[in-house]
Amino acid sequence: MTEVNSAADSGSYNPHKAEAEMQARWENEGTFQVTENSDKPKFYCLSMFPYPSGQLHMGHVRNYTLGDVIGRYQRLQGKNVLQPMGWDAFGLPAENAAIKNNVPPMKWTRENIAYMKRQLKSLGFAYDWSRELATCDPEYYRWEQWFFTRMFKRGLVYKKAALVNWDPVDQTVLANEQVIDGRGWRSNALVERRELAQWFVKITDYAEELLNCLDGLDGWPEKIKTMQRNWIGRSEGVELTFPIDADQGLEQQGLTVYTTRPDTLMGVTYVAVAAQHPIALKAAESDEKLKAFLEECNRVKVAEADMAKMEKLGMPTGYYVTHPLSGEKVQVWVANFVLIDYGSGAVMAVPGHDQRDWEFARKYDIPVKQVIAPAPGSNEICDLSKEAYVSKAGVCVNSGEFDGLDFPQAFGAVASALRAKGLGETQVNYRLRDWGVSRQRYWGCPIPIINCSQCGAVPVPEADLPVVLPTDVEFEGVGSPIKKMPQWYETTCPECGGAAERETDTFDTFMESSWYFARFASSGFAGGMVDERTRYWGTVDHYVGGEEHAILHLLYARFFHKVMRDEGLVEGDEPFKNLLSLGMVLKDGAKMSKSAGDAGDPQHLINTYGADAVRMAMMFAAPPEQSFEWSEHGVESAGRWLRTRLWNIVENHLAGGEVPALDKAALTEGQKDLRRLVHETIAKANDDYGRRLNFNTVVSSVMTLMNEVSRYDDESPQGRAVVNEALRAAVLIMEPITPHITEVLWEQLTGGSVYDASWPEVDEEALKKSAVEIVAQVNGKLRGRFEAPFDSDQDTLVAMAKEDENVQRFLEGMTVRKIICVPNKLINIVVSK
RNA sequence: GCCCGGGUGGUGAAAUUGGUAGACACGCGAGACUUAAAAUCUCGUCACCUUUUGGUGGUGCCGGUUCGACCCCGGCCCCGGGCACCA
Repeated sequence: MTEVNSAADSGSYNPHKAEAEMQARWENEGTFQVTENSDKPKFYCLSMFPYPSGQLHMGHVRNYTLGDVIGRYQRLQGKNVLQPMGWDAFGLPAENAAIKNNVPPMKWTRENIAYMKRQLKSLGFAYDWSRELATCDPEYYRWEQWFFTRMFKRGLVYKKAALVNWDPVDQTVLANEQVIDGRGWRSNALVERRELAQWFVKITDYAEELLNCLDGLDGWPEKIKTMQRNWIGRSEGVELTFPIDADQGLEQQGLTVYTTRPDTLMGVTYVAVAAQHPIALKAAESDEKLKAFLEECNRVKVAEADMAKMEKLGMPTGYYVTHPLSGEKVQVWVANFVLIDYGSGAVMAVPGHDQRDWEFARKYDIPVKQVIAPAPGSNEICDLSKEAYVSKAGVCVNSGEFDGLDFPQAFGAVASALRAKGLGETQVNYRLRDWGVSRQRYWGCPIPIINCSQCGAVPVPEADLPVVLPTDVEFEGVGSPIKKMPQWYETTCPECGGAAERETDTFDTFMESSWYFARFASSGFAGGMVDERTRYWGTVDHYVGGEEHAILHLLYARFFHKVMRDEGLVEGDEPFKNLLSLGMVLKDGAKMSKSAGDAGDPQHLINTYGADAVRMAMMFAAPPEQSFEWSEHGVESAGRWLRTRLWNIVENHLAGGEVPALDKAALTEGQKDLRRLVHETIAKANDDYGRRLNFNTVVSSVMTLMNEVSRYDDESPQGRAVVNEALRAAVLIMEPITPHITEVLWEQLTGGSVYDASWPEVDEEALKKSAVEIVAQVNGKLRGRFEAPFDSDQDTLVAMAKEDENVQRFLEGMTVRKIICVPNKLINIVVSK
């Protein structure tokens, strides 16, 4: 050991030295830069890229360590592994910072990226940094703009009015999180709902496919698929029209509603429209009270949760519609729980058989009419004085020709009756709504549309892309600077050449994160959105990210992928083969967020204990899918374990000199026992890394192995050979979790590089046991344990159990009724008097 | 409110297919080493009863299925995530 300056020399463990040296080596040698020219099978391992909020928090450390562990494990399995990293760089916090500190968003974002990149590097992640991208880079978003114009040409884009949170003081649109208790976060003004023309993308055209493809996603957690299914919300129902008498002076000739319960149609006692519905607005013209009520309805934030939590209120409009089958007059109410953005902005109400309608009807003394009764012989109870009867198991009553029909029969009969009158049709409906992509913000990708008074909305021609967001901007208070920059938005129409204006809204930032995985593969390609390299890397083999993205991001990304497929850009129906959905790292019981500031910055821990200790502590803390409250306690002990239980033991072993070759035939029982544990640990690691993705138990099983090694004091040649095998296995198994220390130790143990190492094979022979411990139960209660030869049969085990004194005590005076035998594990003698 | 998860010692957790509840750690206690401390090592550590190598109870609460339930079923409580403009 003469080269004292190398981390690969023995001596006391210095994590900072080892980590700095290894990281410098990876960078200099381009260890993690991958190409498409490889004989190895490809493996695309992707962790959700971060928003550059300023500094990493523990949620990032967890996410990126888990992804890195998967990637490094696959690399040790002989795969050509791509692990890219980039920045989801557009978004609200940069604007907030700009307003607060007068820093241009681009500058703020770039500085944050630089700092966070250093932090990621200091954690030793095996990223191919040559593929780094930032979504605020025009070379990135130009292809997003290009793709949007492709979607426009495919008819997937349209404009319609939609509600936003309007701050009347700051004269700006607020995000939901900027509305606190109904007031603007800066101005404290009461927020109003306001309608604005917005761009929408027709994700609903793909609703059926987005739903059906979930069945084929075997590598996704069932809970995520369930959430997506419920979100898409396919339902079968009837769309029907309540005609409107012309003598009421309304423009509309009918009110269209959708219902999944056409069997209850004869029980409709009112219909309800949203506060922004034209009928409501018309009625309010001559009714001051109603007008006030509508204004009241507009003082709720545009968020479903707030809608659902508020008290259900309504007012009659004075108008009525005609029941499509009975011809009776039905009153039209305005209700604050009806969504104008969803469906037709109107619902039919059946208070007898819908709980919300029932409560509303009781509150306003609207009649409740029973039209469904429990089926004969059913033990269901229907008491409309207490609650609505919502079961689908009943039969129609008080419904004329439909009386006696059950749900499916009544569904068909009512649909037919409506169809015969031209007033209704069965329809498959989705809860999923089209994706509103317009944002009235500055720090986002400009929407590549030119508004021309002659030609309407015209997509920017491909040759004129990208539409670059100006970055030399001044934030004067709130509001998007580009909306006040005529030099930017004044342009000419690409079609007629006349004066026209650019769209000054920008895209929802989910647009950028919906295709970045494809761009990583085609890194740097200037000739298009993606190239053939994206076909090589293909589907992301493992996608790792927080469970908070279970619905929106993952649904939008799946949608984008399908449209890209239909454009011939990518292959396959789904972008992510396997998904690891991480639980939250909580801070004070809630998720760490941008707004929570620097809570949980890992830097001081890395500085104190080293990256390997931080990574190991994070992996050991909990299985990936579980949320947990972060505590720094484990980091110190992880560092201690690495030093005392890994480094020192390897050093002591190496100090013993040459290690002879292992002779499996010449092992003592003690040597065989340790060797069995070694191979059990390898088998466990394979299962935990490859199948279960539980890395906390990888760590604990290696700890168990090393505890055993430290107790083992067989200095004989074969004893040292078995220990050597144990140490090589432990070091390699730990490599994905603690890559720096293990790379150093592996070189000391073998003289070779850990990147040329092959994963240890499980020796099935070594796993074999001659004897196993059997648990003896009487009536399911533990009464004794004993050693029995491996694979003993039931009779042998019963006989051995009966030799146990304690077992005998519980058998005395009893008659054996039954024997339950779980081979090599348990024998249960069931007795009674 | 709706959808999806979760709840196990003082703490993080383990128990993979219904079969020994608490592995592995943290913390704490005791001991060794030390002039002393730190570091390190060893032992103990779910509760109660007990001379025991024994018994009883115990996985948020209540009930059920089973020879046997942290695990399956029904009802409830609490916590977390999402709810379409935080990302």
